[in-house]
Amino acid sequence: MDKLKKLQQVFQTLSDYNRLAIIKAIGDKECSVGELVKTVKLSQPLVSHHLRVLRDSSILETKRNGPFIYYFVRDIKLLFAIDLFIEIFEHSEIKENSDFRFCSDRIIKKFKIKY
Amino acid sequence: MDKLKKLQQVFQTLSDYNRLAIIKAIGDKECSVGELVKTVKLSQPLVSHHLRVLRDSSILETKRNGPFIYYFVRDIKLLFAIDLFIEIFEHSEIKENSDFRFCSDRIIKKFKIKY
DNA sequence: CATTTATATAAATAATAATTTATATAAGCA
DNA sequence: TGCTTATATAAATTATTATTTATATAAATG
Repeated sequence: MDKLKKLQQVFQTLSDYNRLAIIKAIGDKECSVGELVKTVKLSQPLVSHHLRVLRDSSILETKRNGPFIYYFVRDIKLLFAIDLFIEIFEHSEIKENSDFRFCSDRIIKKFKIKY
Repeated sequence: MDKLKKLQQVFQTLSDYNRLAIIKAIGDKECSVGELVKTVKLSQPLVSHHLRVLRDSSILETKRNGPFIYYFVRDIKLLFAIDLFIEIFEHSEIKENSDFRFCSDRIIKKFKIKY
C-alpha cells in the first residue's frame, strides 16, 4: 500500500475520542474487553467494534486466555509518538497544567527516547 | 479543552490523505496556495478548504506577502512525529523499501532527535 | 449438554466530513 | 478606478463513519 495511504489510515483510526480512550486505558498493559468496557464506560458492542478497528490498523493485537481476549498495544513506541503529539499541541489554544501521559515513566526510561 | 479531545482533533485533521499530501508538500519550507494547488493537483477551493482545517488545528500558520499567502508548519517537531508514525507502521502489512520521509536529513540533524 | 459468561458481528440509524460549483474578498497594477 | 491575479467562503451534494439494538459465537462450568 501507498505509505501516505497507510499513514492516513492510522491517523483515521486514532481520530476517534473513544478509541484514544481505549488506547490510553490499555497503555503498556493488556486488558480484556470487559475491563475496557468498565473503564471507558461504553457499551460492550461499541467497545468491541472499536477494538476491531484498532486491530485492523495494526495498533492493537490480541491473545486469548480462556474465555477472555486480551488486547495490547503492538508497538509500545506508539505511546511515545502519541505523547509527542500531546506535547507538540499542548500550548496551542487552551493551556492546561496537569501531567497527562499515555505512557509511564517506566516505559520512557526503558526506551530512553528523547524528544 | 480536554487534552484527549484536542489530540483527537489533531489526529482527525491528519486523517485525510490530501491534507497529509499538503503537509508533505510544505515540509520545512513555506508554500503559497497556488504552489500547493500545482503540487498536490487538487482544485484551488479544495486546497484552501484543507488549509483552513490545518490552520484551525494549529498545524499550519500563515504569513502574507503581497497577494500571496504562505503556509508553513507551526512546529517542525510535527514532521518528526509523523515520521515516527511511518516507522512504527512501516512493517505492519505490506512492506515497501523506498525511503519515504516527511522531513529532511537536515532537519533531523538540526534537532538531533533519536528514535 | 444446557446454562452462563465473554466477546463479536450485522443491520439500521444518526452524525459528520469531503468534494464540487459558484461566488466573494483582497491585493497589485495599468 | 477598473482589471487581473490570488485566495477564501458558502451552499449543495456525496460519501463515510459512529452508535445503537439485536443477535450470534465460543469457552467454561455445573
